[in-house]
Amino acid sequence: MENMKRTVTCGNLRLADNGKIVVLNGWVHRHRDHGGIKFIDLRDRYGITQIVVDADSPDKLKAAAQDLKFEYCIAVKGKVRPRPESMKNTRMPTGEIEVQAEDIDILSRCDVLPFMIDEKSDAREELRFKYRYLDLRSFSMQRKIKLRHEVVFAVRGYLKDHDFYEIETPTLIKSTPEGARDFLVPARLFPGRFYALPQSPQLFKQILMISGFDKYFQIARCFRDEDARGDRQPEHTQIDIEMSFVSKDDIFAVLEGLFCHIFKEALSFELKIPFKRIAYNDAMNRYGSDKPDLRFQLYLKDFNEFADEGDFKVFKSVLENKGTIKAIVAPGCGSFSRKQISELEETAKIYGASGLAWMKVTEEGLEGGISKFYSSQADKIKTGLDAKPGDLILLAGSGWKKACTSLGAVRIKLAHILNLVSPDVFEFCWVTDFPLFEWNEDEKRWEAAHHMFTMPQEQYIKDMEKDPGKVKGDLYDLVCNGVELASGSIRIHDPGLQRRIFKIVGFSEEEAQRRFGFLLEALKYGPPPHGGIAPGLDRLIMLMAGENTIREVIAFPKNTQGVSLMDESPSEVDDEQLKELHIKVVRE
RNA sequence: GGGGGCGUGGCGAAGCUGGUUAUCGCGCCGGCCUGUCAAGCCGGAAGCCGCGGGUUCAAGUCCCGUCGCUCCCGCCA
Repeated sequence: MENMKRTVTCGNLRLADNGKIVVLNGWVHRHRDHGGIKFIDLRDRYGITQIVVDADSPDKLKAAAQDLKFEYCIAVKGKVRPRPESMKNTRMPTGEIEVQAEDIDILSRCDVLPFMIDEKSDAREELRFKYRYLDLRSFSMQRKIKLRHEVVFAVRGYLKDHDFYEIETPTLIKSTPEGARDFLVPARLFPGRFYALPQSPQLFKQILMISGFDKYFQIARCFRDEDARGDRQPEHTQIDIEMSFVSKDDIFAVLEGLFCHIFKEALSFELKIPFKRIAYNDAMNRYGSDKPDLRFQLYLKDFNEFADEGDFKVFKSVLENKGTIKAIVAPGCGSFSRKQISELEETAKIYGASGLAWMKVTEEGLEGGISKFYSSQADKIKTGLDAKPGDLILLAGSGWKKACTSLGAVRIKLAHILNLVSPDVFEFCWVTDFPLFEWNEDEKRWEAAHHMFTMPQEQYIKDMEKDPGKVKGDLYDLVCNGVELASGSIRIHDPGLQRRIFKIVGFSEEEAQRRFGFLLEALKYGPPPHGGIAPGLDRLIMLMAGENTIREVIAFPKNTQGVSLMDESPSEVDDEQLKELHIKVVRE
């Protein structure tokens, strides 16, 4: 190897290097044998360089070249020369030159590949994950991993320049079973006791504020034992941030600056700041989602007034039950078939709507569907909903939230059908003023909508207990293109207020002590007002890379079952290991 | 926990209302070829159609079950 170590990479030779003797190390990406002459595309992380084995090469060299197969790892010594004018390849950066091989060393051989190493592998994900090391060799994966690296460095650079300290918090922590299910780790030295893997560094970062660290961040791995999705894995990475002596506007400003910097550094893309702000109620009412996709309009509209005056009994009874009727106008969709409409209805039903009513808009008035119940109000409805002849009005009536979200799903579906979603656009917005509590119908109690350490908005604090459902929190999400990118809040720093919150969510003093005692204790010692936010790194990279799953931007992801197909975790362990941990497996 | 989709040589797919020997592209093996860059041409090998059961004269195709993957609802403070 000593005299076959690379002197250049496969991406950096140019015409100016003409005549140089170089050594390249890399993988056989493609090889084309013309009998006399042979070409090898040699690949490394930096690019591809064409190697030529000339017809008049020594036999030993020709034999070595003959041997080469896909993905052999080789070293090539040779001379850089310009390609003949008509043979230049303008599609590759090194396309003006080639390296005339003088010596080829096979460093290692490669079995027949399970799939080709390609820009866009057509192998199914299952296989790509099993052979992730091969999958990661493709330029498209290398690009995404590089992007991730760039983003992480941009984050560190920006936050360091803004006086943040990067501080690590423990991975083995106390289980605080509220919210997501914890991953548990048995404690060998304490039979029957367990650590938990953090769902986020939440409590620790608050404690760091109490310690006076002022501005903290961490690229933190977070673990949640819940079902995975395209944008959810059992473990994911957050850019965890917390600050003292701030209001939400300060946090917004830091995040906007940070994201600007990230997009500029990693994508050379100028983000427009400040980001829009939308209150949770408005987001639900207009977009039918708390993570609205602002890349297209298609606003939801209120139909209560018309429903009240019309004769459609189903909607009347919705109103009597204090429900809401929402409408969406699908432009030019009056020609939709029954089938198309029923597909939209299926979408609404997935989100709990009992059905999707419709009316077609004509020059004369309204037609089809439930239009006969509204014939006398046709003009008023057309004006009120801003509907034009040829449009299709879709309606969902239900409880407010369900009506909004089910029609919100229809909105997204319509946008795709009508091709309204522009790619390469980043529409950011802050969603603010979330409710602090949500009623849990199953357990008949109030629970924290975000987490229990969120500050209620000032004006609600006094009478919080009277109607917890009305209380808005100092809570905010950062959303981009319909993806929830970050979630944060101003935290409670007053132990008394914290106790009132615990009480509303039905936590006894003892239970609060048992679970969060250390935080409550810490809050006694001069805690600063503080707040923070935690953007999800995987989702951010996913958006930046134009992917629709975070699995595409994680080097070694798990599948939707939480299984790592490459190392085959989770796996069974030896009885000996279990014994040491004082654990017995109960098989059902 | 629930619903939708998928599973066919190593890989990606086709295979209609059941009917000869399961098709195509890539890869693999052998041969030809001095300018390709997804090289080309000729020849060849390779399949228990995820698995189990059923219906039928006959099942890749229909039915039931099961496993795996995936999308979605629930869940995800």
